[in-house]
Amino acid sequence: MKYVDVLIDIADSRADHIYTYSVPPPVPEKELTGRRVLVEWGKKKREGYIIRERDFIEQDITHVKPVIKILDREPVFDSKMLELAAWIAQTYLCSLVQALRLIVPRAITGKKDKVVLPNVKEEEMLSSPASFLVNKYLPFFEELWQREEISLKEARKKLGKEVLELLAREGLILVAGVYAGYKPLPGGYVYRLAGFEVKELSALRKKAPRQAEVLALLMEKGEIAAEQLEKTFARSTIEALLNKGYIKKVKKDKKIFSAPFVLTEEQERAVEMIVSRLEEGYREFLLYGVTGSGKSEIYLRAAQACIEKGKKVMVLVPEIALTRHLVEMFALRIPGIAVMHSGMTRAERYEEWKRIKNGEASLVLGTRSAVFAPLSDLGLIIVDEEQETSYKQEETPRYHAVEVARRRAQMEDALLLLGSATPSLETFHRAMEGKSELIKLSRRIGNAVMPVIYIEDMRLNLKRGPKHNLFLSDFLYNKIEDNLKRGKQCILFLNRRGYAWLTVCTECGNIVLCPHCSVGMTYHQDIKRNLCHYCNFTAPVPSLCTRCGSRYLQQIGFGTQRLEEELKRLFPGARIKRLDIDISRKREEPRNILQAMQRGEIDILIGTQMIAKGFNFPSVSLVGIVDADGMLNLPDFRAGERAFQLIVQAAGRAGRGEIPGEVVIQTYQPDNLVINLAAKQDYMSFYLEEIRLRKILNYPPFTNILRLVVSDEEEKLCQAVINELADYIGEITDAKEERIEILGPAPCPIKRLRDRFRYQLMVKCENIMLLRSIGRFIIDNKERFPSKTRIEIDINPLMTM
DNA sequence: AGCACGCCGACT
DNA sequence: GTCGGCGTGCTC
Ligand SMILES: [Zn+2]
Ligand SMILES: [Zn+2]
Repeated sequence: MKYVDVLIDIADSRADHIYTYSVPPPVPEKELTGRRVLVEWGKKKREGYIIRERDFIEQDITHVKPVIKILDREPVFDSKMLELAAWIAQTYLCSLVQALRLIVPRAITGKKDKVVLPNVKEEEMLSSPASFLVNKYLPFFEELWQREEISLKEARKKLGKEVLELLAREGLILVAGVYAGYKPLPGGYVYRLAGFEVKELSALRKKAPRQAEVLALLMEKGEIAAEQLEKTFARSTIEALLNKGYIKKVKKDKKIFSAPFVLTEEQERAVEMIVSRLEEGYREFLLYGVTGSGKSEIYLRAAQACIEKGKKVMVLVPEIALTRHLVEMFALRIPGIAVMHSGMTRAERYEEWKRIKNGEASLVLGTRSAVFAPLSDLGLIIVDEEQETSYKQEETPRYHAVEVARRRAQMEDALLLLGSATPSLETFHRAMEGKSELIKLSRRIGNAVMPVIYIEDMRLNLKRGPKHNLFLSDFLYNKIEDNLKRGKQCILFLNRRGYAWLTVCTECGNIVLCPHCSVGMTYHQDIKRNLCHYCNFTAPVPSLCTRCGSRYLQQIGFGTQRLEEELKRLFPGARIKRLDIDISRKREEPRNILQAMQRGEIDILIGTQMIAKGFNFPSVSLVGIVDADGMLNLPDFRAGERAFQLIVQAAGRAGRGEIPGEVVIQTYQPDNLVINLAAKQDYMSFYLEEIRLRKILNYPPFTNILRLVVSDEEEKLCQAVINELADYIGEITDAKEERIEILGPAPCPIKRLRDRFRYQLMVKCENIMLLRSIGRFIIDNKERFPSKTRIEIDINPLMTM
């Protein structure tokens, strides 16, 4: 008898459930491990993952149930990916199921050969809460119990779609099917354009529209798999084109188009350093290069070299908006790239996943979750803008894609290439310690030169009495005016969306708060309402103060909307546009704005940090950072690092083309070290200063942090639970020799969020294993606390609001 | 995570 | 004497 260990697919954060089932004959010949199955678990039928095959069962097992149905024709994960899942579960304190769900796409659709199974036993039908339904359709159920399964088609004929859906919803029946597989394209032949002139196309459109269609398609895609083309077009159409010599059928070759760009000496050296280490086992590189130094071209060359050696490449980017730029660049020179990001529909992701699994993609490009792409034979993993916080998932499993990428590279003997203009302290520290090789690009490519950067003391602006308004210094005003006169473009950054900052009563100082969160509400001009930036609750601006009844409420501070309004008043002739999250929610608008910007149809672009990243506007010659202080005053030990990165990134938007750039940083603390180092673009000094502080204050990378957040609608309950957790951890601290530091318990910086109070506890300890075991213990003992009280556990958190 | 079993209070 | 609260233990 054949047996399998099945991991039951239920989201139990406390523990995994693995049980042995028998595989009734006929046992499939191919591998079972990694396939999904349907099993009866307890009273219910559930899906599970086969994680082991065996020919015997442990002696203490009395009953073994059979596998009801094997749901996959081939495995959806291999032993390496299972190992990776186990590592995720252990490292980030989640269950194996939660980790596997990252790796195996949830394909609700795409099941074939669907059948209906009974999900209630005959002898139990009377005790079922919906037994009247069983009685109502008794003949159907009797047949179902007897035959065990009925094809969905037949069942639909008997009862109709609606009734079946009802029965399924009530848990009386189960619709199961085999996950649709993916047909590989055999032979590996493709069609390409041959001797064909574009000008012939219009003539052909009239005479032979189908042929023209094929040609247009080939012009767009470059090449099309033979199977696919032959399936969609008639044989005669294709043959006619072949006979005319317009197209050719060729074996899909691995030849890479030669790169048209000439590398600088620095780039050449960087590429050589990486490429020479391909196939030499795991190794990590940090490509540290200023904005505009041509990192993307190095990624591309390294990727090409890797693919030439027959290995696959993974490229991670921080956000969807940045995928487009790299996709365009890579797709031009590397055939068969796959794209995966969270903006795609589930079906699109699944299709792409199957292509990758099938070995049809030589390069996968995507955001955070693409780190789990089912690539085998990985030779190189590239992480662009490695310092970006979006690589960390802010819900369980709270993994960090850079760490996962490192782990995969180690498992696959591949190279890890991290790129950044402002590396995270952790990453740069690794390079300083010799854990990775530092590759430095210090010059911008082409004729672009580093911008000139000015720090403007806003205290003077305040003292003099602002000529224009509070948030625009004379200096920046004049620079903008000059810039407009010269017909150049300008970008203004303000990292605060909305119109103002807060609504305040001028008589008693009361601030209008969100009724669901402990944060002030922000007025938004477009909707003419106050908005909570944390829970998106909106409310009309109150006409009277809720505390003292005063009519004098004021909108204080300024956001991008107010900045836009004021600039339009100050520079009435200028073409001014704004781009922030609120704008980007409108469908076409962001793209239109970016394109208009590229074409020089916008004079002043106002935006939040989203325009600081990635976009390359060659004719921007002035960048204004309106409020550099706003970024510095966050309650997080990484605030300085974030501010430095953001200022440098923003400054990097200036002077990317031929035009030399200027940057104006407005601040009330012109002597602040972070601002001054950012102004000098002096990463090295910033690093040395910041790492010194981290060492003194005992923060990462010199220690690890376990963060516990307890949340509940009742504050008392929160406090009780967090105190109990603190007591428990205190006991461990006393018992251990190691240096363990406990910060808190204390309310989170945002004390209430979506009607839940939040309290946190930070445990600092160099020994990460100890932190994990503390976290694991808390998970194992969760039932000791009220179940409605949420306990979240994060190892090395990035956000601590 | 579900679900059944089982032991105590309140209510027909 | 019965209905129902949720603590405890089990799921191959
Ligand atoms: Zn008031
Ligand atoms: Zn809110």
